[in-house]
Amino acid sequence: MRMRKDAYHHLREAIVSGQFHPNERLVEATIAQRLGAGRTAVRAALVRLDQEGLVKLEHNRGARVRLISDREAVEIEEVRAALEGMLARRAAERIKAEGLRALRQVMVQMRERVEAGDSAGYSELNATFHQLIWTAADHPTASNLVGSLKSQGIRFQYQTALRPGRAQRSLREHEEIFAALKAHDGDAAESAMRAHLGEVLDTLKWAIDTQHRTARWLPG
Amino acid sequence: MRMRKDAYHHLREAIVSGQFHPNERLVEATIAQRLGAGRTAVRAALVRLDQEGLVKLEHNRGARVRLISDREAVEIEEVRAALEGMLARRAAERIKAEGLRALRQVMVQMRERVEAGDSAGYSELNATFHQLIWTAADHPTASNLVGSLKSQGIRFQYQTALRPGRAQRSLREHEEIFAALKAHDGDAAESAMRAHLGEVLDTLKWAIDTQHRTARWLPG
DNA sequence: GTGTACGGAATTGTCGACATTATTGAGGAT
DNA sequence: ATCCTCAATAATGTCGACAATTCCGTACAC
Repeated sequence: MRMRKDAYHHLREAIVSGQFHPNERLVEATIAQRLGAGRTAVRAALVRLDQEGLVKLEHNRGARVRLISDREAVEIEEVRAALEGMLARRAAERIKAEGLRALRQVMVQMRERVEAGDSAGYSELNATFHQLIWTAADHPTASNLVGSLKSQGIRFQYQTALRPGRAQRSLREHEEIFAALKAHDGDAAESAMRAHLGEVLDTLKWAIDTQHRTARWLPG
Repeated sequence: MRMRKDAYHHLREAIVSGQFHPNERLVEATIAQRLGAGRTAVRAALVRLDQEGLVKLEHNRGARVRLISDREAVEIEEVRAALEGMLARRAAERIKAEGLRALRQVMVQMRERVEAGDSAGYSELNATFHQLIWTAADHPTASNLVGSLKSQGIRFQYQTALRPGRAQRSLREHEEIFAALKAHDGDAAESAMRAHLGEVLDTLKWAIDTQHRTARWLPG
């Protein structure tokens, strides 16, 4: 039994992993051929992606990959901070030994990745760390919202991992979050998470600024 | 030029205003006839509503109006509290005289509605009050999220406005929020908004409990 | 050289038809 | 009476075709 992914997941994956340029036009027939699906399925996928905000769908004018503006990128991270703060609080209140064990294990690997200078691997573990917290928070509504929040696209678009020294600081921030969770201290967990994502936000703003300067120095 | 609403808005309006029973099956052909649209358009609308969470779409099994479970209703209000808390903070930091004037005017009308015992009118003004704050916060990403959060459906499903004395307390809570906004105090605005929505959450839990007791006394 | 009108090509939107899949109901066995 | 089987019905999923609209390159006017 071949578990074939449907057109929606295929296309979503292609977009968030940057296989299309921002603002690139998405022609239904082309996509259908590329994914080996019918135009109907592609059409449904585009509607969903439009509702999700990854794609902009204009009547009689087709679909384009939605460009995330600088402002919107910042706003998305702000929303993420608010929601993940709440999730961290809940997680602290109800995390079990099992969840703490899983988190500790991820943190060990993160330390290894930082020492090895492997920022791609670190980034992946980072995502795992946050997802473990969502699991512990046991709050599907908030988790689904955060998960569909296009932060992945932002990281790709702005390359936020490239800031010098970011990984070390990020590691320390995660350690503080972990400590609060271990102590079952909801207030501390929320504020540690907010602090962490505040740093992420600053990094994003730095990346935006850098991008602008670079554009001025090397006009395309 | 007749600005005919499309199938999506028609159907959405019908669902949130309670014209379908929870869990009722939505047959494409029937809906298409009822809305005077083609099956294709209805199909697209259902996909969007599924993504939005108002409708559950199962493969080869059609669509049903999604029943909001008690647990999910609570979770939705929790998310709302987190996001509106953030929005209130931002609003306090950047609200102008014009915005404050509009809010003050709404509060006057709210007081009138409470004194007149008009809970429907109060509820409407309540929504206006919150929306004015979103406007002042100037944060489209968060506003759109909160707006698409099905709280309307919850209020309909649980009749939260019926709790005795709720209106008076709600009015006081709004006055505190207003005071914090007027003082441009972000911390106070966030905590006042959180306190207010905490009360709303308690009321919701009370309504859920009441519903269960009633169901036991009058088994259907 | 710049701007505009026009026509062909490309793309989207919608409909109907049909295959596939669930649901229902009748009939029969235990 | 209850459960199972199986055929009939109803609904969904997908495809192809065609109309409507937009896009793009060309020719023309100034």
